[in-house]
Amino acid sequence: MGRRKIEIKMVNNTNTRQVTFSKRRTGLFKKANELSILCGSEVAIVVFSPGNKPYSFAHPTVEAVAAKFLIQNPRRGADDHENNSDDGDDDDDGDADTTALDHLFKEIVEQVRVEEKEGAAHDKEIKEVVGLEGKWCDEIGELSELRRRVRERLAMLETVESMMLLSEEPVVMKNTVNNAVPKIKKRRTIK
Amino acid sequence: MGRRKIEIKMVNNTNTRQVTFSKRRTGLFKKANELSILCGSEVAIVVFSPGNKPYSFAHPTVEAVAAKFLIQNPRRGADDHENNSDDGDDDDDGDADTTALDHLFKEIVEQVRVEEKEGAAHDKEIKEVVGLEGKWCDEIGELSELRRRVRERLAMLETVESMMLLSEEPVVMKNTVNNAVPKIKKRRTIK
DNA sequence: AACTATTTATAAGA
DNA sequence: TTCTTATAAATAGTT
Repeated sequence: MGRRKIEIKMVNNTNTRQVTFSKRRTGLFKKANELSILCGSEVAIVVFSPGNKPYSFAHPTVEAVAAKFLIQNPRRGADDHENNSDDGDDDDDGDADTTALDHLFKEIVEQVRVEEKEGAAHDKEIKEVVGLEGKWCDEIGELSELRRRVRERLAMLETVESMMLLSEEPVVMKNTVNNAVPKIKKRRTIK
Repeated sequence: MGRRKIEIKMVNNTNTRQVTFSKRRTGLFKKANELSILCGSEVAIVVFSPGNKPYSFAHPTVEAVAAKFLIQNPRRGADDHENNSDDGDDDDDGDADTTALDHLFKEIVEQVRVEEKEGAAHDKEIKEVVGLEGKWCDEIGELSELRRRVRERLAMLETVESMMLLSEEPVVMKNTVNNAVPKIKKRRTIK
């Protein structure tokens, strides 16, 4: 759709690639907006730029649409889902008992690990270059704080997941907040 | 882009709306695929049809992209994120200390409640119409089973979230599975 | 499911 | 970057 027809393959030139991304992201979000209005549909798009910055479009919100999607998908991959034109590289775990929510947790844990590594290295780099001036230090502090909180939360979620997997009988819990701790019915050693 | 220019507003005719959805979803996913190839970008799209069926496109997977997005967003709404053309109706909780992950949990809990209600009613309806023949009963059983599992898991997550919120000091946990239960430092009454 | 008259998106250039 | 415009691509209404 331009002066010339282009092949659909990775754009080599870095600058051209960024420009293409920018134009096409705008176009994609516009189409998504039109679809949601014309058809009254819920939509969520998340996309990372070549420079790895996140962009999103959603109606009503990314989290609401994601939640609805995640709890409706018993297992992804394997089965013949007539819908779901998912292009996913089918990260198949063999286990048929995996839900989309399980998968999300795995990916979050994985992603936190990746960013832990990159983040730690990056902080160090910045500190070496910048020294100890106020503003920068605050920003670095905030980043580290965020990572720390995410890591803590994920440690808890991993534990919960493990407890769920380890218990043979369903774990019954009250939905109220105070009397907190779930019981584990059986415990197995981890392979 | 057709025989006539159309206004961007809800399509009235139900059948036309479904056809429009089908055509435009195809177009949207094609665009997303091209973007991901041309720019090497990670993309995830989830969309619900007028009949509320979920469709998705992603590279590499919805879960991987969602995970990456969720852990990078400290709080959504309020702040000036130059990126993020999010159209979200800004479900703002006032509290500045909400992460995208927190928000997702809330939405999951909310969504499970909605589907509990709808699902229970739907099951009953089907049972009344169909009676007790084998195949149908199995399917109903599976649906209920899924809802039950999701509900249980969410009860646990709510509890964990509550514990996190209630503890003033960061909750420190080992990342190992066995010695499970986190301590709560201080407890407040829920408003 | 196909067909096309049109509208819309966009690649290259300024 | 933002705008312009020639051209490719998507699609609304029709069959």
